[in-house]
Amino acid sequence: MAGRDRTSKTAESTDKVSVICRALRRAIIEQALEPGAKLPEDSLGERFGVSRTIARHALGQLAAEGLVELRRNRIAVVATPSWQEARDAFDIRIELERLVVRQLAGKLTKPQIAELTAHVDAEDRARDGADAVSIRLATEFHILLAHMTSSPILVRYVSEVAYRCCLTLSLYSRPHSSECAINEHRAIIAALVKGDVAKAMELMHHHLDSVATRALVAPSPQRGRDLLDILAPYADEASGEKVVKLPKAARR
Amino acid sequence: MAGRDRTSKTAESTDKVSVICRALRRAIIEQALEPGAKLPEDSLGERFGVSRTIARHALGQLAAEGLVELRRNRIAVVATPSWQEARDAFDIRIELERLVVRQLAGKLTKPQIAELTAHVDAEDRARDGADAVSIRLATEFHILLAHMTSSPILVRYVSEVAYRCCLTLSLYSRPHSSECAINEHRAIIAALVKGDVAKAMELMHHHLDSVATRALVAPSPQRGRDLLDILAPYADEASGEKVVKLPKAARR
DNA sequence: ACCGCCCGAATTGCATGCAGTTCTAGCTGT
DNA sequence: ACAGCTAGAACTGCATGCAATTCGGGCGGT
Repeated sequence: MAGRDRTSKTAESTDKVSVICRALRRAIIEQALEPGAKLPEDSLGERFGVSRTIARHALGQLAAEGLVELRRNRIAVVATPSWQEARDAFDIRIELERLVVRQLAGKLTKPQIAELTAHVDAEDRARDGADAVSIRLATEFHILLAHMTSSPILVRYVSEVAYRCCLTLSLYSRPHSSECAINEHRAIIAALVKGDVAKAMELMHHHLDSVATRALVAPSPQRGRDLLDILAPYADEASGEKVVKLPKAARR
Repeated sequence: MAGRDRTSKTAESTDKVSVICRALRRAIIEQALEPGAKLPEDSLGERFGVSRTIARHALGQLAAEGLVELRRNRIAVVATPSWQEARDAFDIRIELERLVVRQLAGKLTKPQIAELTAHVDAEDRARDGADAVSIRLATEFHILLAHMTSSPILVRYVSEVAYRCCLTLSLYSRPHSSECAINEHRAIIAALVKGDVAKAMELMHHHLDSVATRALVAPSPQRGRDLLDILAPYADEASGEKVVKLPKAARR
């Protein structure tokens, strides 16, 4: 892994803050924290053994990345992107990752190739395991690729948008997600190694596009937008039974 | 203005924090704050009439956007992107803004067209004024365009990367910057109105590329570069280590 | 003069405290 | 029983205080 630099890359890593950021990011993309989940500063602080100040700062960072929604005087929640936002995120991601493979084609070093194939092997191995893990690994493959451009900016944007896509996947996709995706990863590596720029870009484009269209199913009759629409079908049941609250108090 | 969204999107606007962010952003892109300028928390807090906590939070946000560099236990400074980072930023920007015009071509409403032309007129008027102002206006034209996609994510990324480019312009460009750029803006609007997607994308691409190549002059020589960066490669020898790091240099 | 060394000032890292806002649950009136 | 109301809990917004670290300049050695 490349987490060993003296100057930790992107933006800032005030240590405690960035530790919390990483933990939350991971929890979010592994769907341990679902979209809409509440993130009170105190609870976070308590969990991570820091004060609210730090937890707050971390939330601010994650909000800047679009993973968390921050409304004034309200509890922060895991972001709940609209369907349209999800589609936009994928569109952006496609362009960014085309750029990645364009820069990378034919320029991978041997150790890099080894690292990539090792990662894909890991993806294969995790296939039977938890769904969340395989999603995370699939995402990390793309981020790993971005890292190899050694362009900090590109890394940052690809990471961010990939995480966002991950988030939307947990909202709009069906259970099964990345079956043949792993093979597509291999195909991309092959094209990169061969130095076939056009092919690599096309493969990446198709790969992401297929993931997007497979995941983001219906544009819906009327622009499936807010969670109000999503909750509509459940409204009937809800009227008959109490709304289940999060066991937040159960913590202590 | 085009304040169409109910909630002022983009990450968070905790008021005080975002006010400071906006102020600093503007100061940075207008070059009132040059790259490398120190930004002590207390001073900021005093200037804006808030506590360090808030100033700190603002710096965190700006760092997340890449406008500020935050090193642990050290005074925050305005970011000083390397030449390569500048070039990378422009590459990303090109792809993002191509996406913008692709989405916008033929879909502009009359008031939007009016707003755009009004903005370009303002650019024209500011031509004789301060250089900083015309740079800011030029940048804001692109952001305005992004806004019209009404895709919050796209807005965010285009804004960020445009600001970063602005920043690099102040580092590596010569005094005169955007002469015919204004006409190029007009041409882009025309293509968008006509609905000529390919033309608009091509114009935008060329526009940004020419700005980049005109601005980012020297591929190798060190202009505003840090002495430390320049000496970095020699440091390895000095420390007694072997010089075995080819991959880094291989990138460019 | 030039180098490293050391100590005080400046500055950050973080926790805590208080005030203001929102949320929740219990209570009252009809 | 139920809608509306209200008080208290929960939570955020922000400032301040203290410990740890870095910065900057004077001092002695060579």
